[in-house]
Amino acid sequence: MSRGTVSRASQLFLPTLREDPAEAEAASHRLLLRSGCVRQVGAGLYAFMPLGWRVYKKVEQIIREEMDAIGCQEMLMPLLTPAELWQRTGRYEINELFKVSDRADRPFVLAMTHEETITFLAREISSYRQLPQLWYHFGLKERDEPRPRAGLLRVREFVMKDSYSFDRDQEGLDVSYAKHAAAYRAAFDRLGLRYYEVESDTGMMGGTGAHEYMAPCEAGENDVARCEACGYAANVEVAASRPTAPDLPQRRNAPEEVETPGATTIESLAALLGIDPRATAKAMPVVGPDGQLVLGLVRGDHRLHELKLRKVLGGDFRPAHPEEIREAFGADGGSLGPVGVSLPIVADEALREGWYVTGANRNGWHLLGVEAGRDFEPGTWADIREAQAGDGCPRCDGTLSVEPAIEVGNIFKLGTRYSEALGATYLDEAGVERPIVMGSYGIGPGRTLAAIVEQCHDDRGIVWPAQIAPYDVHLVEIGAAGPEAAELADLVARECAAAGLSVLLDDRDQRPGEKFADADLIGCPVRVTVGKKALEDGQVDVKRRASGEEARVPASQVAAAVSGAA
RNA sequence: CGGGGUGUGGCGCAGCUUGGUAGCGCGCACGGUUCGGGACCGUGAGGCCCCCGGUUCAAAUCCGGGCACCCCGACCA
Repeated sequence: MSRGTVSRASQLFLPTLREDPAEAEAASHRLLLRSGCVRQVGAGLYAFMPLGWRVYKKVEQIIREEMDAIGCQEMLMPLLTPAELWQRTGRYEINELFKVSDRADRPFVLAMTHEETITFLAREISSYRQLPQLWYHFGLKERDEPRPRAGLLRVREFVMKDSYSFDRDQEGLDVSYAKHAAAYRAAFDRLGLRYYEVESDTGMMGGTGAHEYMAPCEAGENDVARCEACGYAANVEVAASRPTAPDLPQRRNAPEEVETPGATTIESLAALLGIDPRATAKAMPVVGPDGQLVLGLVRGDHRLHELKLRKVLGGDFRPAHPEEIREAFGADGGSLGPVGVSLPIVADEALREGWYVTGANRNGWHLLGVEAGRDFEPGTWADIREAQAGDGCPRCDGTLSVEPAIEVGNIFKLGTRYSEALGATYLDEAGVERPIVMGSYGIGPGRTLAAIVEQCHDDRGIVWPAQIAPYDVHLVEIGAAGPEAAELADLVARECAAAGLSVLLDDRDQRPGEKFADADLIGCPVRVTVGKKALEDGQVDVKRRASGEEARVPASQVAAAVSGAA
């Protein structure tokens, strides 16, 4: 059993705030500031104050234990790294990278992640006999974020637990990847976090697989599509879905022009014609990576998903300018359609079947009954729409819901990109030199901590899961009850400590109301009150923060009552 | 990077339109009365009014230029 402790609030720095700081909107931001857990130093730069640091260390330790459990070896890498490593992997050009130089003007990089460094170190691996290897560290990361926000949820400097796997082949990587997935689930479960393991985008890093761990919360920055029935979950960036069936009008033998004055939005169009918005298609001209104009086509009620279209086009695109549109279509945005245009068309799968109202490429006019294949021919069919709530699950008969979530971890099959760039190779049994196959895996402990606050709070404060609470017991001593009450509180505190509990003894010279308010704010799982009543009958009040459940317990049995129920 | 907002004692804010000795609540210090859900009385400390420049007899207030922070969007290995 761990050694218990008694901390006297009168001697601690607990800068709780009575009012909400003006700059804080997100629940976790507000409560972490008010409870005195963190303070802001600059935009996206936070200090953990003593109370918050206690929690942080527990979060870190749980993650550490789960990494150790899969045989991952802890180490520590420097934050400051030579620019050359980044130049070699081609990541020196990333905008978010902090670049600095030393007194001799030699260029350095403040690491935003540690692939370069660890791969540099992995060059010491020389034989297949040394594989696989799993290494990790808790290391600072620096990112020149264009927009830090919501307290700890998006910051410019933070500690990340990042681990890296080194394997001889894809099969080995799959094993290392699965181990990490298991460790992450175990860690997040132990932390008391609600999360979804979702399929995610492999981005421009060209990996062969990736999952994100998403904690649902209001302040989340990502949207996760989920199916309650089968458990399917994916970032909307990659989520597949079955579109709802549109209410189509009578089929026509050929498109028919209809005058639609002023109807330049799907809403106004559907209202004017008295039709289902899902029976329309909207055309979005964009300029692709090669400078060519391309027409993106999605159903009227759908949203074009930029990332999906970017993948189809093979690079960045931008919406076409009004002049470009006018020149190519002879009409303006809001009246565009696929019929008769000579541009490449990328159409969303949802439009394969059926007939739709589209723009007529003539201001103030639309076409009824336009069918793909008959009236126009898309060069590419693809899923380019954003999955939306109410769509069908791609895996079962269920329905998708979409909710905001914050990414607290990810696992990523890197492949050989870094090992090839930096020359991390091994010799196989046949003496053939091969690049090490890598995976990278990250968890943000600080962001995870904030996500837990997002999920675990009420209108009075934080409700920490017991395993990461700053203290096991918040012992409130009612000062006005006199020296005997103080003595009794002290005794209870020592007995709890002897039983291995950490105790925050609020012996400050303050009124009971303030102490109770602070206890609610700080959110330890159990609050024990010792006052006049306790002197009368020897029983103290034990209150659970989460349930609000209250009981009177003999002073000598507090430790048992607390640890028993914990 | 685009749009919006805010900078006034430690915190939350008023004052700015219409220029004239810088205010309120909380907190803080001291004294007293209080004390099981953020008490009260008295006394007191604490402010380059974000910065630089301009206008003016006079600028927290008007004008110009910066900077910082927050929110929405873009971006996000």
